[in-house]
Amino acid sequence: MGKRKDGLDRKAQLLEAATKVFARKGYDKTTVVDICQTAKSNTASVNYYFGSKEELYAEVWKAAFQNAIEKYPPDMGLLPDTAAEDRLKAFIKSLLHRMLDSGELGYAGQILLMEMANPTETIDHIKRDAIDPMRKRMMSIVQQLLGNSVCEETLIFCAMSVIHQCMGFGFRRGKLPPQLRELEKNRLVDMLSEHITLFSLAGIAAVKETTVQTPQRA
Amino acid sequence: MGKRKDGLDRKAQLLEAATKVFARKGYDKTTVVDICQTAKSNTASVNYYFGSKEELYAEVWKAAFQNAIEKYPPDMGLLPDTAAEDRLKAFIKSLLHRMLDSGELGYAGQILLMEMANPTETIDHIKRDAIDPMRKRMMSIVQQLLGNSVCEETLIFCAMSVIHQCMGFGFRRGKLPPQLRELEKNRLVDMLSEHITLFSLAGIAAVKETTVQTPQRA
DNA sequence: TATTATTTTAAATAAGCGTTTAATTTAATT
DNA sequence: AATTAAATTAAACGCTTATTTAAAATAATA
Repeated sequence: MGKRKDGLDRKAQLLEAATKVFARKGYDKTTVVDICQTAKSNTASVNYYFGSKEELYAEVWKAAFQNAIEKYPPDMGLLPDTAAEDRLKAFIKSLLHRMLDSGELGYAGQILLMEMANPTETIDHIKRDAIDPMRKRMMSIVQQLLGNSVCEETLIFCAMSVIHQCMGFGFRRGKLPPQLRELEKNRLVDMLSEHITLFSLAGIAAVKETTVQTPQRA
Repeated sequence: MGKRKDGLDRKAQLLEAATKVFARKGYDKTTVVDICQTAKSNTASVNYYFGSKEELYAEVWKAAFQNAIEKYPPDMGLLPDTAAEDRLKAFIKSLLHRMLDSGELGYAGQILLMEMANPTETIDHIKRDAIDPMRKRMMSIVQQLLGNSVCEETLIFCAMSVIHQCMGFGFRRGKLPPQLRELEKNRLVDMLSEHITLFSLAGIAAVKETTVQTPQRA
């Protein structure tokens, strides 16, 4: 069984290169030649190690997301009995971190955005598995803030208002005005999460006051 | 000079077909074959009438946006001295209309979203011309709500919070839960604009109260 | 060292794409 | 009706892709 003379693992090399390129260009616009050049390997290596461009993409997605969630868990290490307000802030902050992180292993946010923009049907279930828990967590936080006598639609609307604010800044990163674009990432995440949390808590409170209370069963 | 025997204008046919296909698939994924088949014309017709796929796209973009703005003007016919709260609501409602309209001439929203996702550099200035006035309008509304002693970043953050909420629903249209997906479009727009306006006005008010007031010159 | 399994390579393959071409058809003009 | 200009067509071109192939190189095993 032939191993490389240098210590490098070609498969890992390819995965890393592919992550970088997919995050920057999205699935359609990246070519396997591009990936292989970045990985300094032959054009055939993608198919040799991963079977196809598509399967490589699936692995990139899984790995990137696992890394991002490990690095910035949605609860940010908070105890489950923490006040909903704080859990909301932690959720927002971790999502922003994942969105704006473009470091070694932090391409997940950009890949997610690329996926939202150009859905790749093949990894539908993979996406679902990764995103569903997050959506449920968000819903439960909002539920707690709104009280449990509020209708389903209101719940969804508020959850989406929060998430869309975070996602939006992911999309517009790089198109921000200079004074914000040049900020250090952690500083930017702090400012944004402060703003979005403040904005959203007030929004949710207003919705709670205004909504016609449609009691749910049990 | 040969004109068609039937009353149809091939160029208009192509423009319409292209609008439909571009809106559904985005620039990269639509093929000229696809467009020509939809328009029931020959593959060469795109280049004959428009020079290239790219020039056709530019025309599609301009026409779609012009139509959308005419149909749903950002001020919704409001007088300029209307209260900022009402102007905000009108802005939100018109943006949502443009986003969610998928009728004959209402593909602008989808094309805009596709553009945000996969920017086509060639039409950068066209986009700027179409979008800049809207952004300025949004900023001035938020300015009015926050008072003019608030710093630039706060202004931008609030404006983005509003716009991203609207855009988000554009992206997720079709992925909404059944009870919302099946709603008539006007009804959905009404519900969403009610929610986003309520949510955002409260958010902005909270930001206004909290922000350290950084006075601007003059 | 000889053999075997694995990895790497350059080149070929085949399909999809936007665009061009050159011939044909259609309509307007004289 | 004859001539000319415009529109339409089928086919081909040239380029970029992902993938395959088959040979060469490399490492492991006996």
